[in-house]
Amino acid sequence: MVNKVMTNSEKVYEIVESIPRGKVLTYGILAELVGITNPRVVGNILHSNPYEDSVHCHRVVNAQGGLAPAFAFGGAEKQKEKLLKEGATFRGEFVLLEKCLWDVDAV
DNA sequence: GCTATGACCTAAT
DNA sequence: AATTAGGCCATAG
Repeated sequence: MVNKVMTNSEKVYEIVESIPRGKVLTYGILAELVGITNPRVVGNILHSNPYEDSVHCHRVVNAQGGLAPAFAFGGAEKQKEKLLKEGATFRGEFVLLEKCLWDVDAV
């Protein structure tokens, strides 16, 4: 069968674009969702961000629930403010994954 | 087509 | 507690 193969990156974009407001996802989970065994790829894919017009990379966080050490959105603090306005819950500089972790399996 | 790098994660030191 | 090392895969030059 010659099923059209969708690259994992495409899936990443799809998922990230599908992240609802006030929810966040971790690189590790996102990686597993797309079938990648390595979270680094997710970060790299998002770094390329060819869909920055639609993909909200700021809704993707690390396993700690915090943003990257040098997020290129204008500052992690700015990022926090944005997520806060979206309805996400933060604990200090880390988002409460227990509350804001997007349940992909539920969707 | 190959090499180098990377927005991560985990464990160990 | 912080830093180093290893692992692994995709994107870019």
